[in-house]
Amino acid sequence: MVDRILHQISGIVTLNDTERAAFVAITSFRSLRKHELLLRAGDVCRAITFVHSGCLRLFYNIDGVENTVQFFCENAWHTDYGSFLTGRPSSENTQALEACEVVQFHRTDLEQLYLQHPVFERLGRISAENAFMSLGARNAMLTNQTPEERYQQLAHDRPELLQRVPQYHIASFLGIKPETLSRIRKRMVSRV
Amino acid sequence: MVDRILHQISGIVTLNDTERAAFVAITSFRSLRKHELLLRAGDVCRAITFVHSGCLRLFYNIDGVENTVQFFCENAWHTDYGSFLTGRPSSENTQALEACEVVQFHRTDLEQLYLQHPVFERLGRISAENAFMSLGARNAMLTNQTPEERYQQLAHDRPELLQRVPQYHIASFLGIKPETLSRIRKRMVSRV
DNA sequence: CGCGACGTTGATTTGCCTCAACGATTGTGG
DNA sequence: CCACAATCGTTGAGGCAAATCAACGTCGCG
Repeated sequence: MVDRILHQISGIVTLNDTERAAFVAITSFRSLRKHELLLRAGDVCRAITFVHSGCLRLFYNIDGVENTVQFFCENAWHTDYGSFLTGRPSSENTQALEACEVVQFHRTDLEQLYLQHPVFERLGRISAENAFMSLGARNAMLTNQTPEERYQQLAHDRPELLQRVPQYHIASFLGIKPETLSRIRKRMVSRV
Repeated sequence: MVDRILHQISGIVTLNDTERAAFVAITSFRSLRKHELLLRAGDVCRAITFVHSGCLRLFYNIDGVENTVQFFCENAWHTDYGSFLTGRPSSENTQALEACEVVQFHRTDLEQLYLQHPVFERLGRISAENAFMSLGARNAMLTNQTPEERYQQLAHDRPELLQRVPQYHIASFLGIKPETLSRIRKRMVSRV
């Protein structure tokens, strides 16, 4: 189960046997039932999570309204940096949309790893840089594109998401209401 | 001039004399006139920039419309990670809103630094993590708050910005039109 | 079967944008 | 030093896209 992670990492940094062993030693596994919360607003996020199977949804709860910000499917990494790094309570929620198998890395273990093997500092740097870039891409999408353009881009970039995630979560992710997404889809088919 | 940078860094990592010397050795200085572009869309971003004095504005140009995304004032760090890391042309513009003094670190030099002194990997990791967090904060602001709430939060978080930056850039940063910001401000004073 | 969750559709409202005009201020050239 | 233009913020009128409110059909499931 760790093999997929190691394989993914091998595209970023090269680990020797000692480093690989130290890395594997701090993994911990967890299963999530459908709808179960991996992280609840108010709790402190103490781990970085690798999604082995299933799909997670990250959202804010604002006065009872859920604003979905991101989906994490197979091979994606999740954490709330803001809480993870500062130790402050998270304002985000993360929920399993399906039954999930995840691998977790706890903060205290990771800090040891950083100190003992600088190669993980490099991995952490590049990972954070990549996370920053994808967040920037989402930002650009939200500020520069119309709802319809956003939907089309999502359909192009992650078509499988539209199959496995309820439409009202997609709408929230796109920053619109379910009714509006329904109308956008209707407009699009009638225009083919 | 490098002292301010070293001081800021000292809050993140501790450098020994060798490391400090290596760091200082790769700095380069640059002055920007008001309205001058530090980075132009289409160019490759080859450096990380520290703002010693003045103020920069980061924006997208979409069909002639400028969408302002961020302001960088004294002691702030700027780069386009997307371009800097991949070597691809940037889609962002960065403009000096005032006469600026900046310190730059070029990619090739930084890569050497990373290889020679692991402490800079750590610095890079933490910097990227911080950048991610502030971008996440902006994201949350845009998705969870109304225009008026966004303006109030900005006025609370960075009041000096409202003094030194034209209002139409503030409006763009908040994701609204100048006329709308003007009306929001009017509503707010009449409600005191 | 009956209930709840989900997507769709219609009617209406609303908040922001667009377009336009107008002062105030700043800067510039004669 | 003043006339003039350009820039910027404000205000008003009107339009429009998405939100809101409401109702309904379908599907899956206890």
